Amino acid sequence: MKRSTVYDQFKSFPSRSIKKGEYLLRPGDLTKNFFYVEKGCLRSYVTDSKGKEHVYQFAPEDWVISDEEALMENKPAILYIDAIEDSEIKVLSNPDLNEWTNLDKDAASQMIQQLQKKINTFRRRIIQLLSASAEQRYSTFIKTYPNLAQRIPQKMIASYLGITPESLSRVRKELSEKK
Amino acid sequence: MKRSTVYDQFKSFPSRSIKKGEYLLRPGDLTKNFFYVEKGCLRSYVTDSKGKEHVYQFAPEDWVISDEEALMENKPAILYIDAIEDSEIKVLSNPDLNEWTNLDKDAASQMIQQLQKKINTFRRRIIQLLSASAEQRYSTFIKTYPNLAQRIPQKMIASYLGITPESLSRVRKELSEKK
DNA sequence: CGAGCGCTTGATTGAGTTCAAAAATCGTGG
DNA sequence: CCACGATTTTTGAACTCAATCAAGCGCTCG
Repeated sequence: MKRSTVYDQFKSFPSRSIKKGEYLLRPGDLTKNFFYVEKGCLRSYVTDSKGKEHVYQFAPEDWVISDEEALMENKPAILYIDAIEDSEIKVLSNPDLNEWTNLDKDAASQMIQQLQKKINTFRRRIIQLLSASAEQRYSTFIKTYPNLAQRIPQKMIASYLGITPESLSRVRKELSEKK
Repeated sequence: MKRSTVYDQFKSFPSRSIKKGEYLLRPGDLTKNFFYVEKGCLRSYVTDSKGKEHVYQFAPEDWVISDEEALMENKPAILYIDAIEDSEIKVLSNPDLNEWTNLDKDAASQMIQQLQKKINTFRRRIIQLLSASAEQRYSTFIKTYPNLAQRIPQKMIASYLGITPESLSRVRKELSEKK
């Protein structure tokens, strides 16, 4: 039996409905859970010393979201995870994956590829944050995630890009005038 | 026989000596190689549209460095990799790991943990880049990598932190005056 | 239908960049 | 081991991009 993704094995797990605005994780929580999004969209973020939110990840359909560090190293979470749309999710927990160590070869190799893919995503983001202007970052974002850009409130996109909502608004104006 | 890391299996591979300033990878290269640092320090970086360098990673002793995306997806590299100290390295190639798929369980699980660790590092960096001031970033850097901070030229640290060498110099002055 | 939230716009501020030049450090050959 | 050229770091001054503060508009959803 061939699986198409590591997560397919959870197809039979019960789904859970989440209302927009509902929280699934808060900093300090001890949890072994991660969330597979079937429908809708979740988001994770941190808050800094001034209480400002910084979006770490969006998770639309078919994405997985969690506080990976809390998960893997049994630490208290540092992320908030909440729903930015009404969503259908599966709640999985680390032991469901048999502590990774009992994964069969196929699953392990897929897991490695998944992680590698994530690393590549992060890498692009780091390089962007290091080197690109607000306008470049936004342009890249809408090119990379054209569908997401429509669904997600601008202020959250701004937060993801590391700029203020006001700046994003101006960037968008600039871009629309250019055309 | 128990291995302490996935890379231990390469202990017997021939080492190679690299002079400071020597390049191991340039953008456009097609390569299956990655580098395990036994002694010294390598670094990877990209250049932006204005030709400015942005340090992506430092690799001192016992780190692995590569253009992961080029490696895993057979694409041309986008990173430069060069030595910032005279170094001893092992040159490994992807096939040496049997395309990942033939890894034994132990090795696979270790690989997963390594990748996870890398993701956690990136995560901290992203959060920092999103939310921290130049001063905060530098303070965190020297706290996190106290030994590296001494070995690496400031301009490269600045580049890693996403600020100019001039700004870093001023930040350092500020910090020293505070104490 | 009104309160609150999200987006926009304007005015001002500020952290960090850029450009320039001096001071300090490094490294290499004699 | 010293000296000299190159590179790195520091310092100064002007500037710039984005942040902050503030106010107004338009939805929507309760």
